[in-house]
Amino acid sequence: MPAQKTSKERLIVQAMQLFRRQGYYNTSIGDLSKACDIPKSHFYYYFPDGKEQLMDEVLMAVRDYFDQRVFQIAYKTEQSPESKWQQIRQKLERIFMNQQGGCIMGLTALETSFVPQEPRFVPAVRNYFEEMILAFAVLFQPVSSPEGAILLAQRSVQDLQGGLMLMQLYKDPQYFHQALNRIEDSLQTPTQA
Amino acid sequence: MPAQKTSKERLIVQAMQLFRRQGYYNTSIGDLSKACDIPKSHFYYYFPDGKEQLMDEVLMAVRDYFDQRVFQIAYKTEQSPESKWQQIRQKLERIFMNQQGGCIMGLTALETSFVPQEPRFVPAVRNYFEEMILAFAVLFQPVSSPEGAILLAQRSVQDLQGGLMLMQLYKDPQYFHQALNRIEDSLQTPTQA
DNA sequence: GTCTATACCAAGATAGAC
DNA sequence: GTCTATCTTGGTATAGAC
Repeated sequence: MPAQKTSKERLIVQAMQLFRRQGYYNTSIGDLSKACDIPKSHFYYYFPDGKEQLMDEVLMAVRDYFDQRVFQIAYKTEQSPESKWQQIRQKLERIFMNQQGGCIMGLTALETSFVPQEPRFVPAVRNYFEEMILAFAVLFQPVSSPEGAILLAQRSVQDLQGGLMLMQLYKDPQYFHQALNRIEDSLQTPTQA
Repeated sequence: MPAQKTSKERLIVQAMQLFRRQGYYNTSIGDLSKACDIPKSHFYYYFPDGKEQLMDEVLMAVRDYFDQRVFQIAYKTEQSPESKWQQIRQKLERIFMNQQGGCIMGLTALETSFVPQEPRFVPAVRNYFEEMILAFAVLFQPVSSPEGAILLAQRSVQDLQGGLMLMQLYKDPQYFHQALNRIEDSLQTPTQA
């Protein structure tokens, strides 16, 4: 294994943590290279196109992780919706409780989706939320109409994202857990609409 | 009226818009002074303590506005909960639909609540969300127990904040409006818990 | 191919002019 | 009291050393 691969990986992992805690604009290449103990000029060896390329790769990595390790669970046809939800719930709890900061996708959405010059990161972030909504909608299929399932999924994602925001602000996981509990309740409640 | 008062006011209003669209860290004093057509060094005449003082005053202004013009409505004892909700709903729609960007409090929560050095802005942002939750809880009193009302209010705020996030990301107000609709529904549905 | 000294620029802030 | 020329720092990025 060449040294490059591992070091670039390390930069991406560290950058992910920094961006999640401090945001994209408030994290400098200096912060990152300090965290990785390399001179900051060396950063451009791995990322010739600079900070934006780094963020691209970070967002791709996060999106791919969630797609493959979390959202994919919703599509396992041989399992019951309840079991699939429990697995997804556990994944979400492990991810968001065992880390510092909040949701990098939520923060990036707010930080960058309205910058005049170039909303370069918007597609990856949109994709993340679309996949999350679709995965939740699959779980809601048994208790709702197809359109109702989408609405329930959207509500779930909004509740969850708001919960992550308040969890971070108050350093109190109750908001996040309550959102998870409410989603679990909705999964067991047939909808009229 | 001295020139100072009006110009400082103008700086705060402009800064509020810039922070809401681009975030705190991605908005420079240069951006602001360009928007206000003053040399950036003159900014420090109005705000000797720099950008942080500016943000302090922006957040205070936003919080005070919401307290006095929006949340206060919930405490007008002579009016019905339905009428109070309709007034609050209209206010929220006017505020968040007639502006560019999302919710400055939500963005500031995510951007700054985890910075290592100094979470200076956290108290004002927490205060904003506390007042919002309390105001909503008052509206839920008639259909729920006191503790249930708080939970419903927290859920409403989370749904709303998530909706504002997705509205900004997808440039589509449906997420925001659906959250408002769901809150309206909950206000008319007695709770068991 | 791997790494770093250095350049350049933009940001925040000050000292001091009017 | 009002305003601006200027300094300093720290950020991104490159040219070029090993």
